[in-house]
Amino acid sequence: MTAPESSAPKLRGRPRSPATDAAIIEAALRLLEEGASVGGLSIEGIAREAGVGKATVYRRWPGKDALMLDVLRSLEEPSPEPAGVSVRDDLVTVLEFMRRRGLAKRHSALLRSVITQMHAHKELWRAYDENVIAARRATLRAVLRRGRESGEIRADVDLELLADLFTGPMLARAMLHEWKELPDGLAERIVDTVLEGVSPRR
Amino acid sequence: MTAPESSAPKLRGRPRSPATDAAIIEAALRLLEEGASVGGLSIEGIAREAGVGKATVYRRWPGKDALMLDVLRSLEEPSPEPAGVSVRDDLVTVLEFMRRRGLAKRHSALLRSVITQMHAHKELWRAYDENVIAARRATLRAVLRRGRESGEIRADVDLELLADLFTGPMLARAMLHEWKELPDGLAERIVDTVLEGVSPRR
DNA sequence: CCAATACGATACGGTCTCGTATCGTAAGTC
DNA sequence: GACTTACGATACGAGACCGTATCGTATTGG
Repeated sequence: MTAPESSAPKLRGRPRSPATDAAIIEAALRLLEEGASVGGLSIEGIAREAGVGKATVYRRWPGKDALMLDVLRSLEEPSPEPAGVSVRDDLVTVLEFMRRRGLAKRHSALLRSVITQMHAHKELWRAYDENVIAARRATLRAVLRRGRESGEIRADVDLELLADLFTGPMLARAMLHEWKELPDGLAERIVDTVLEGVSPRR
Repeated sequence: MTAPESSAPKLRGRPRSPATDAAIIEAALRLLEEGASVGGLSIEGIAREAGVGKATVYRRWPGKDALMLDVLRSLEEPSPEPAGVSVRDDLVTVLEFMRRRGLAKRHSALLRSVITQMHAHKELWRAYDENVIAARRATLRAVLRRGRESGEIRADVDLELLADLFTGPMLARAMLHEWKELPDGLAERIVDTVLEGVSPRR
């Protein structure tokens, strides 16, 4: 789990350095950015990269899995609250948030790693799902539901499918093509095209 | 020069068993299906799983990367030739092909693994791209172009974006949610919804 | 029968990581 | 100053895998 000071820290000796916590997590992220997979990471390697003794890592986390959970949590970002003026703009807000995150190398690297190993480490996947995906999905669902009620979205479309229609293209690009394929304005284009449809209007 | 044996191999001695070739590749696929990552695979482990001596593997491939290339190639499937009657049906054909492939555990496992490690093993990624992705993309592009010419698809939409609008949702589901989320009829629903649009028709 | 090669098994030295333990030193509390 | 804990460094035995080599046996062609 995390390495929190409990509420009543009877601090006797030298306190643990928060900077060391951060340095370890930062080192793990750096290695992931450089192409390492979660499975390929080693405590030794992380400690080396962080310029830290191996025991210092083990003093904080029992093993790689627990450390990875905190690495995930370190990337938590508040999901944007859509303004609620038009469904179209709200959708753009959500997708634009995804786009910016996909542009961050550490995010896409982690996304790929976690996805690959979600079988081997169900716990890790659950954590990623809760920390990163769930909030976005909830926000998106709320927007879509509102759109259906307001008539901006057709009533006969499955909202679950709809969510994938909007997020799928962004996700696929972030995972397959990597940074460069997430240009400015991509969110708007996806939203408008899916809303409008591809067939010529009659 | 070199390679005197490559073109005209004199067949002395016991020939290599093609069944052993297959057993090794099959073992690698089995391990990947069970959740191993490409990086986590080991020649020793593959040989063990295949019931084969380690030297037998090294006799065929110089290392893991070369073996992986053949593992990829073993999954080659002829991309379906769309009938060409209507663009809508052709799109469904392409997406349905993707759906069926996503249902095959070994395909999605390999897809995830390769994506994760595409940085570490660019060569491997290139091979996957050529063997699995390129054909589908070419087919899809041809269909879309034809649709634009025939008027079934609006002329003002970027075909590159359009391709992602159709394939992205299928890919995202295959990678994130795993088998269960690729139900019958998904291809039709994606195609029809994207063609028709989500806004209510005026 | 003989020569040549494949094959499963096993052994080898080497490297890497594991998780634990033990140094001497640094940084806090009492 | 005494005590307690953190820290970087290092050592340790255990285990996995690397790539190569060498067994004895099996399977082919000559």
